[in-house]
Amino acid sequence: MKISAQEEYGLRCLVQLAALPEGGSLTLPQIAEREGISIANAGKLMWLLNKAGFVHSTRGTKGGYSLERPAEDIRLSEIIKVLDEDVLSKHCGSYTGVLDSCVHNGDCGIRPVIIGLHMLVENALSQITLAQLVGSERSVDAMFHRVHSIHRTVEPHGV
Amino acid sequence: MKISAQEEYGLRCLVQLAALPEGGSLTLPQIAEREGISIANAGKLMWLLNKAGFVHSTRGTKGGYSLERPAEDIRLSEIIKVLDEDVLSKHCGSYTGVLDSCVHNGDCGIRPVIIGLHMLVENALSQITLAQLVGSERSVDAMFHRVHSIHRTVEPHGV
DNA sequence: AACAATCTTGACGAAAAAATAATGATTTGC
DNA sequence: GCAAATCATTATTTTTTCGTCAAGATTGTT
Ligand code: FES
Ligand code: FES
Repeated sequence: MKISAQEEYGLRCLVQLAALPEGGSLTLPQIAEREGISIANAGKLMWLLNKAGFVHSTRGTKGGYSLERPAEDIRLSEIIKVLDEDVLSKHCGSYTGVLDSCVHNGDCGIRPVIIGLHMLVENALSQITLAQLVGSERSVDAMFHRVHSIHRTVEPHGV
Repeated sequence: MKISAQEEYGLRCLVQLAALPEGGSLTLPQIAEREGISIANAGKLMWLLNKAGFVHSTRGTKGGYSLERPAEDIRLSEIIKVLDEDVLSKHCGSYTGVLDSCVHNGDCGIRPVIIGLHMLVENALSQITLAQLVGSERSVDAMFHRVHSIHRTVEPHGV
């Protein structure tokens, strides 16, 4: 289970914008430099994020990208959903082996686990806003542990 | 965030073995047919699972694969860890853009989120055994919801 | 109007992942 | 001992994902 390059870099670009003072903006070359990626790559990522409505772009001299909404209002779950291209609903169609469709269609024990995991992850991410990622690693870590503690509350008996 | 083909098919092959009557075994062609994948592919997956100690293989006529340990003792977290090839520890080395290492080394707000998500997922998967995946979709779904309920118990205030 | 800075967008090439193929090794049954 | 059945291992090909390029469109400046 891993995060894709699009998710990772897209999220990072948004964090750069969120770290700016109120109303600030960055051009593609600036974003690319700050994230250590190519300008072309940053361009594609920002194009996606623009289409999805997270950022606002201005062309021409003095142009650039800025957040469309306050960073405090943007939840990570929304961002990942966009950068992830609906991987969940395509799950059964992706792993069909040499056949045309999942051999387990109709009665599959794995599907509920996949769906459950996605809900779990989405729920955790929905509790974190873009603004919260701007701080230093230490503070983000402490913040996540508050979310993380939710799984300590489960009774230890096997399910 | 998605599951890889290796994780998906590897897990499915193990479920097939777990569904067998006590002590039963399956040959590669049988596994391949039941999962709708090629024999070559099944062979590679079972080789991995054998190296990791989940299954026991017997060569020659009347050979095949069987579970090395009871399905009730094998937790999904163990399986995924093997099929996932330690994606977590390689995270920072994977997304380096055009540079040699993560631009955020030393103070990164995303890393704790990635690590936290992994812990969350691993914790959920550690509460599910292979044996529990054998039943019908409905029963597995109900079972997962008992695990899943852990995230409903979190206080809804923002973190 | 001409020019420079900037974003837009589809096509293309490179890299990584997945699947397949090929060859070898072990066991069983005769 | 030999042949058939089976797993083991590495190499090759195919597919998918990722990154780059190039031509275009828009805006601001002089
Ligand atoms: S994951 Fe699609 S039917 Fe099992
Ligand atoms: S993910 Fe590696 S430093 Fe941020």
